[in-house]
Amino acid sequence: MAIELFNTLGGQVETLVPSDGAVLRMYACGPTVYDYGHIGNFRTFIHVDVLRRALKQQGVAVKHVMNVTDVDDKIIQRAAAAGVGIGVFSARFENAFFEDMEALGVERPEFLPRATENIPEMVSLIERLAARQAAYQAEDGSWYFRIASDPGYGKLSQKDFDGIEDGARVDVDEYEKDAARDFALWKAVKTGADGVREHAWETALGAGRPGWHIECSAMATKYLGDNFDLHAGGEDLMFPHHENEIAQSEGASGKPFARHWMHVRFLLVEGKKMSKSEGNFYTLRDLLLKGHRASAIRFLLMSVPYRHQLNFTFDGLTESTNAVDRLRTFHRRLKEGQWPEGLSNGMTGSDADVAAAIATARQKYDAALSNDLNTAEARAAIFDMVRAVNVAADQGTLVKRDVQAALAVMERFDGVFAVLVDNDAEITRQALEWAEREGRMGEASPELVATLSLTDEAIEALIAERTQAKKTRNFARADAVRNELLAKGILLEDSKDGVRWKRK
RNA sequence: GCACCGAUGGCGAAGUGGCUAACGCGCUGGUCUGCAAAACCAGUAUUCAUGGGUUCAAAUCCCAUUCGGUGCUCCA
Repeated sequence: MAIELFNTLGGQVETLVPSDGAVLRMYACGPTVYDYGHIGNFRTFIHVDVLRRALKQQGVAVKHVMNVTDVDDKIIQRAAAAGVGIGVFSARFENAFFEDMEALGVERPEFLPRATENIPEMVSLIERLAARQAAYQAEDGSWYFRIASDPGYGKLSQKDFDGIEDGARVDVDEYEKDAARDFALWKAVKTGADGVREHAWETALGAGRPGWHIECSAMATKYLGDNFDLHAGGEDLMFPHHENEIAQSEGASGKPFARHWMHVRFLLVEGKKMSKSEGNFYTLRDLLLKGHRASAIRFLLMSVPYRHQLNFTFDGLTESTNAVDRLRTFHRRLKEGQWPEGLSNGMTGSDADVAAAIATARQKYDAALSNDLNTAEARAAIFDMVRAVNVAADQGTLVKRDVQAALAVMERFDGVFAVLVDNDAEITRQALEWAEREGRMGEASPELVATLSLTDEAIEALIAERTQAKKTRNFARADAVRNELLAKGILLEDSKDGVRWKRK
């Protein structure tokens, strides 16, 4: 089953298949590493991850490139303010970014080129544009793309540029551009107000640094060729960033750039646009310090399909925590339980309803993801199966063959959702260590600190004490221990195989 | 201001012309348990922002209004 994906270019749902019949070549706009990533950033990266995992699961090999923008205005400014070079400054946030991505279970793309390591490729691209009269140098030495050279300009964002007044919002008097909408390919070096010369590269184009869009064109083409399968990013990048990438890439190569464009919608936080001024702006680390689990954050961010607006709320985070717990509990129940080969009541086969429910779940799960990555329907299919199999298990009609089938569906589900393996405590512990180093422990929730201060051994010692108390029917003491643990965020579960515990 | 997208139960959310409007969480009652937890069962929207229209049939199509979001400017 192939994946049907909405293509911004053309506005239609199309089958996404490798054009070379072998490997799907995709490029996703990556982070500009000037600060810690926020949940909006990660929603986009997680949905691109859903796509790549779903493709691989359906047998499509993937070559995925994601850039790291390690030079731009903000980086230059903030590095200067911090009194360090841009390399030192950006490396710090690049490392943090990849730690966060790993915490959220996002797979690493095959290639992660940095902008600053691909300057010659960008220069050569601009030179090719200049040779075709699609780029020109202005008086101050900066290079611009000539939009008039591209009759197809605007095809991605479907903009009617006749209706937009030049100068209404566009900075017309920025140097000597031929036309207001022409955008910078190469920015000539400037000297700041403090008299210090900004970071610059000496190149055939003159001393300067790359414009915003050129790096993506240069790196996408370098790794994937002039024409490739898919280009993805947040919805805000559609214009002008992606439009300009198309213009400059196609202007240089004379060939179509990416065939398929995927744009992930912005999220809302507590019903409003996320912004620092609204006080609803959260980085992943903010949430981890508040005691939210990485798995719940991933699950919430991916539960709403990428083309729909997600309302990220703290209630939603609780919901996701509980939902992930339910899936993990179910998964463990299947793996650890003892299941009969067949039914004892004369039937040798499995319970037909359960087997059918499992098969249906698998089929619906695949169909949902194939249908423009409908993660909401995919998870619904899994929960339907969870209920059906739990009922059978409770009724004693669940046999080994069905357990194995159900486990296979869970593994398939987790191949994309990636929430069943519990690394949450470890991730949170790392976040706390980071907060300690950064002097931000004040932001950590007290319950979280209490929970993680208890070692597994200490917890198990208390549980042993409770078990002993229960044996002597000293329930008051047993409950006291349980409540003490609960106060520190440890939940106990008695079962016939002993006591299980987990961190809340 | 112009353009585009959206509004579904207490919350999140799927469904885009025709079965009783998925699924998750929450809540209420029950089973189980020393009590819990986990799991299961039952209940929880006669109705899909509001008003009009098209149709045998609308949450789904059309128009208007209200509210939210995005782009036009750095932004995932």
